[in-house]
Amino acid sequence: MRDGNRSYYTTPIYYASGEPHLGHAYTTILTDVLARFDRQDGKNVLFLTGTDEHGQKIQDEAEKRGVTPMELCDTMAERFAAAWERLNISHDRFIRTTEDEHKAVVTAFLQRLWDREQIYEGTYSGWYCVSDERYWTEKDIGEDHRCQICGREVVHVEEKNYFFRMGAYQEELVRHIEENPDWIVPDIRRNEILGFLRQPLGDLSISRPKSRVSWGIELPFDSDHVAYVWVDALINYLTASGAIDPAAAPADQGWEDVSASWGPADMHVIGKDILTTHSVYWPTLLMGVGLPVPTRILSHGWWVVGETKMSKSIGNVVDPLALRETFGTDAVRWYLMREMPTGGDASYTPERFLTRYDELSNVLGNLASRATSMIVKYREGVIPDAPDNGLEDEVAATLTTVRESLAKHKIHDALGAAMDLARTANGYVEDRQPWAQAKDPGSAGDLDETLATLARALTVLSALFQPVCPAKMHDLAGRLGLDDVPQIDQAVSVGLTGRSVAKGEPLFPRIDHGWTSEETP
RNA sequence: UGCGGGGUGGAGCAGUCUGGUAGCUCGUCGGGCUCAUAACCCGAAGGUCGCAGGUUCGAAUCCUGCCCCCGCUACCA
Repeated sequence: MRDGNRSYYTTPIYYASGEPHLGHAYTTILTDVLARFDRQDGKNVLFLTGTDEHGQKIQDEAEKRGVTPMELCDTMAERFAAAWERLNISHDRFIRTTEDEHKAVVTAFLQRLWDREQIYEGTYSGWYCVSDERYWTEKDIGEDHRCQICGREVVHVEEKNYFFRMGAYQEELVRHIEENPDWIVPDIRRNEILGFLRQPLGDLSISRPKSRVSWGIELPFDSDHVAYVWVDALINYLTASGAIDPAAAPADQGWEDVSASWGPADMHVIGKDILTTHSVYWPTLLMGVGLPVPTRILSHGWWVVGETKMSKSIGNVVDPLALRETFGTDAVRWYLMREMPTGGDASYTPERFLTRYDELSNVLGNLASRATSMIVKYREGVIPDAPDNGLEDEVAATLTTVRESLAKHKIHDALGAAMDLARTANGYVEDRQPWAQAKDPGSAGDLDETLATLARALTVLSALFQPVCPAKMHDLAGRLGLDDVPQIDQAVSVGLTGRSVAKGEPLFPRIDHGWTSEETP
């Protein structure tokens, strides 16, 4: 069976027809934070992201730009990779669906479905716009049956398609969801899927005729058709897991036992818009080929932007990602993770961003400043040899709360608990009054305790904040004389006595952002 | 229509399962400190917990009805 010390995280692969935006960034940062927390816990992690590069929209967009589909995909894959570089994403693999390896796995997957008689030939019927050469759903065209692009009337047409017997797995899927309450997180999304599955589940069209869409992976059993992009895209998780060797003979490709690979994924992080594809299409497809389903699906919400409020006072600050240039990547990561309740929606406003940034600078950053400054000033920059005294219970309680919150996939709560420890530590400084202890020679031992306790608290904080603010916490650990941020369970015990402390510039400096609060509604 | 989530001091949220002094952050007001990034700490004001009934000694929390907001109701990447 799978090694319990391994975690395989995925983001969706992003469709290469458009530029990376906040939605992509949030999903990717969230996954990054989860992956980094696991690494902080000593787990061996595979973190996958990438781009989805087939389908009609890519074909259309490439044509519009006057480039080949592959040229467009190369450009966009580069854009996404660069965006993740800027946001300090720690993915281990960036997959592209145009890779030969992936195409081979998709082909093998489809062949296996076909061999297992999970696919049949049928007729797809829908509303088609002849002018724009594309299909529309009933929902899209409304009651007057008009194309969303050109406004012309659409026609009802039928074409040959291959279908996957998805409906056959409805019962098994429902049972799986009911028996595994944490399979889809949060509950609201689980309920939606269960509600959805109360209706009869139909079969899934998995092909498109080449005559209409040529940019795709050819079906192994009919060269006139390519795989429907979602089927193509979802299989990326399997490709990257390394479970399937498409070059081997069908019996030896690895379908019977994936335990030696990364498969199945421990966590698919997705937006709520692609819940159905990941919790219905994907698991039933896996059932269709006889592979185990993923362990968990975490569906998050959307950032709502109150544009009318913002444009008045702050002009161009409509995208939190743009704040990275002023406040730094770690600050933006913190804001996005702390502000949005994991799984829910949240509203972005510059005011809220500033409030969250103030937490970083005033509570955590300032704690680091005052503690390191005092160790430098009172003890010549050496962490004194003294027992912790006064924050052990709070540290222990914080670690417990953080772990419980993470187990419930409430990242915002875990981070809130970590920040609360910094608040408590600031209160501890007031209680101990180290500046008074420093003036009284008889209190030297007490001062040693105070400073040692603060050094310990900062060490723990560096470990807790590391997944969200990796660069700044690496910096902080260095100021405490550590080579790197310790793992969470080692932060409470790693030896600190005698380490050389440096004060350094403020970790999260106050920034003249030029926003006039008077104008801010 | 059906299913699901939500309505708590100025703002954003927790608490509702397992009834019993309504909690946190920000904001406001007052005070303190000086190690620190004009940061930090303490205190105060401010809520009839959407509305109306009901159960109970007692309800934000349980039950009934109603009002308002939001999501899902598939092949759209």
